[in-house]
Amino acid sequence: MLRVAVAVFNERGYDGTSMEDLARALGVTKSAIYHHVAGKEDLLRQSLDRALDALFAVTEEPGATTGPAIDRLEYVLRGSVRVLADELPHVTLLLRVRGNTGVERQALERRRAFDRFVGELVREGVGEGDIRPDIDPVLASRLLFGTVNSLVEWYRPERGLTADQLADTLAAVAFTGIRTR
Amino acid sequence: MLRVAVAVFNERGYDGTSMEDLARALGVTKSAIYHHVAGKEDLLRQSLDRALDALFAVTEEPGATTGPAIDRLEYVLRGSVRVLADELPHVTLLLRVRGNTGVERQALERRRAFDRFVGELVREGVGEGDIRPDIDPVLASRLLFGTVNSLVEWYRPERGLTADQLADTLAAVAFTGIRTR
DNA sequence: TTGCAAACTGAACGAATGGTCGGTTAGTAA
DNA sequence: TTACTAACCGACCATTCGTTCAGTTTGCAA
Repeated sequence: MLRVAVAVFNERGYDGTSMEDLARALGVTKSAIYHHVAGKEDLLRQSLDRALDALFAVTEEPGATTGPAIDRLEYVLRGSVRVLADELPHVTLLLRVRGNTGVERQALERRRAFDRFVGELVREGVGEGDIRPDIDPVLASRLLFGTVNSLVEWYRPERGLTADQLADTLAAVAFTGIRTR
Repeated sequence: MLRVAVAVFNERGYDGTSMEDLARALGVTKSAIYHHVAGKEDLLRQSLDRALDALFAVTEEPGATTGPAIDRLEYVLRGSVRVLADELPHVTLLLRVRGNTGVERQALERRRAFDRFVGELVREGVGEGDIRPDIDPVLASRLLFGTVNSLVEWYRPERGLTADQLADTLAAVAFTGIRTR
């Protein structure tokens, strides 16, 4: 049910989706939906939490907390690509949230916390001499994760490209660009 | 008027914005808006056309049509960053369109044409030996312009970073990553 | 067969939506 | 002053929105 709902949200946008749209996609009446969830916003919250929980789980794994910053950064980047592939619909929805409701604002705040985590890694990477110092760390991390986040606009796992292959290419391209040489 | 409307669209999302919201932001009544434009969708169309016209203008400039593909690619990349900075609100709106209405679907079709133009440049760049052949051209162009498009999520010209500086950094990072060495 | 809970329906609710319309105001040229 | 027009207002319209609720169906354990 969450699966179908999020698929429709991503197709038409959350605000552009009516409960009638959801009911049609689910093959039931509007009222049936309320037997399972508290309402439209509840579906959104479940989806956003799932995406955010998965992303934060990456930042708590050993690979993200020990070792040189550049390695931790690459670990988080690869982990994010993995999460993005595993939870594609939920991450897609997360990246499109505008902050209209309380649920959305809370999700945006958690997203910002994740961005701060990444920004800190880049900063440390510069300090440890592994990242080009001529590029602003904030800018670098934004470009890096802007690229990652843009994946939701076109990446479809079912087309054959695995998350690992994608992460390899992305890491190769992006890190060659920002690493000191 | 278009300026204010698009600002509100970008803040709350197009579907999440009511005519009442627009009226409040403009300091007039709903009905006054209809004296100037045909309706909500008309405002959207004006904005999307403006962004798309500016992007296609870049592809028709000499820098985008003559010379080695790698140079043309860099020219289009820099031009896109310039357009993005000059027409930030309109480009932002364009990149968030979901295709719910006819206006939106038409805009998406033009966007795809732009993407095909870029994809072709990358393909030629590989053929001319200036772009790493070990990376799929389609993938490379998607990563490249995924990065460019992600700029709308955080770039604000008024914070001091000029479009040229941004384009320099972006070109440096991105092209070091994809260029043959 | 009965009993019961989960799943679901259809009709309706008040609120909000995009849009219309007859009339009023403000500015300006003759 | 008059005449005209662009700009605007307030009330209203039909429709759609998310949600509620009393009642019905379905599936299954006893």
